Amino acid sequence: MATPAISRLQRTPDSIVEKTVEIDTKSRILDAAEELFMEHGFEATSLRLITTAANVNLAAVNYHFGSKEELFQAVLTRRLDPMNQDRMQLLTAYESVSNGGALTCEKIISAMFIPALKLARDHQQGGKNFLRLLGRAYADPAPFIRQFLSSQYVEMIVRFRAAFARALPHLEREEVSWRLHFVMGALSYTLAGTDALKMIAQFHPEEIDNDELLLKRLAPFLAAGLRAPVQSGDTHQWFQET
Amino acid sequence: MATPAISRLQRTPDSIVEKTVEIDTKSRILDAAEELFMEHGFEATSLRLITTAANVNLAAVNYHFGSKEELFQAVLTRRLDPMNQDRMQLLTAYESVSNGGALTCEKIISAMFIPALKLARDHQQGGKNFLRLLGRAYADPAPFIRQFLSSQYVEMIVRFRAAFARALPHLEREEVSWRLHFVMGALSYTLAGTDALKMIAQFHPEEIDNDELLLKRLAPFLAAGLRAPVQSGDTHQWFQET
DNA sequence: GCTAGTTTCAAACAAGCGTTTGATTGAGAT
DNA sequence: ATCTCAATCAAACGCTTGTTTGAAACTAGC
Repeated sequence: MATPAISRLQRTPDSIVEKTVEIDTKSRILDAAEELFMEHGFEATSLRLITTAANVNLAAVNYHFGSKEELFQAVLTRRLDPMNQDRMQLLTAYESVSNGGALTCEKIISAMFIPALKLARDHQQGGKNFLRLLGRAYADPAPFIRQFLSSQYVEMIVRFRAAFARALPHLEREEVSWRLHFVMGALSYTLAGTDALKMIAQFHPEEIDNDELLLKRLAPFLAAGLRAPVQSGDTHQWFQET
Repeated sequence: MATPAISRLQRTPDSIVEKTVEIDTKSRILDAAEELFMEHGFEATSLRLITTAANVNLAAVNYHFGSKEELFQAVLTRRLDPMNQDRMQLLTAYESVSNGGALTCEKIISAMFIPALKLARDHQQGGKNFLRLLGRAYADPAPFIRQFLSSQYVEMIVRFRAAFARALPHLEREEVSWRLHFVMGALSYTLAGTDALKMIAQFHPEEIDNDELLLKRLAPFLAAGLRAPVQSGDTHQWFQET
């Protein structure tokens, strides 16, 4: 009757850790799932596709993770949680250097971007896959994805909003929230790498997959946007025809 | 054997057009599909869900549209094509007024935003649904969606990239392409309305669903980003720790 | 060698999927 | 009244989905 245990204890072979090409079943599933979820999305990726690519039995997913949804969450947390931890740590480091003075927008953006860049570089293939997957999860309508992401981001967002509010004292608190929202949207959208529209834009081929160059173009764009003057209220300079 | 005709001729009742509450089966399907695709995404929305909501027979989708994919494309074109047509028309109008002089970034952005705003307002519920659906389709990995979208956008993008290039003569052509890419990303991402992260940002409740106010905040942000100075090449002001 | 516990495996499960079929309806044309 | 053809319908098709099952294999500890 009861669920198949999912015991997290699993006595590890504490004698000699196998460092050979043999990889843990759980990790093999996570790696395959990361790539396939990125490629086809959550709904369109079947467990049979994942387990075949990972060379494990079909039932292994439900045994180790409980369900397809929990597998998806595990794929996300594995890298998202450390990345957001890095971001906050970096922000704290910058702040302690600045001796109580407000940081520049560039510095704060750096604290957001550098951990993402590290991910794109370190695990040379897997990391980039993950960033694309994350960008797509951002736009996924599935409720369990949305509430999972917001719970993962809430702490980081509070910290960075406070930092931006100090860097941009002339802006109302609400305007700061919106602009942070825009920044995170542009970042996730850009990292998601919607190839179709990129082809339209006829970029140089060597740039199209170079996340570093990409973020170097995006960061100044966003910094300037953050510093933009506030809209003069009632004059309706924008959005009237003729 | 052969496919069930899908004849587009369908003799319309040319005598007296029924203007009562009776709506065309095709339109009922499109309306229901628009809302449900927006809510659950393409893969997670079944034809049975759509046809039940539309109060039509299950086979009606395959009869009128041919397949689920073609239905999705029909949902998109119905409003996307006129919107992009409006955008280009508006841009042309602005340009003819300016007597050959380059437009400001604000004007060009207006030409992109106003048709989207009209959609959000006119069909008070359906239009907003559509914008959210569009934002999500932007991030969908399904190949048929990606290539459909790029074919729908290619003409508009060429026109607007040329306009931005004239407005920003100090930027290289490639930089302009990237910034247009960022603008379209921010726009679609913002209109997609990722509710989860909005809740985090603790906005005023009356603003959260007011697309007009939303775009009034986004437009100055993007205009400032477009005008940002180019990154000084090798100095690596960005993205190095400490 | 026995035992206990974790992990793997092939097989099956019920449910849902997109699509097709063939009959039935209903309105306009001859 | 008859013919025609687009439109609707209930039913079924073949297939895939996520999950469950119970036995087998494997790995320590004693």
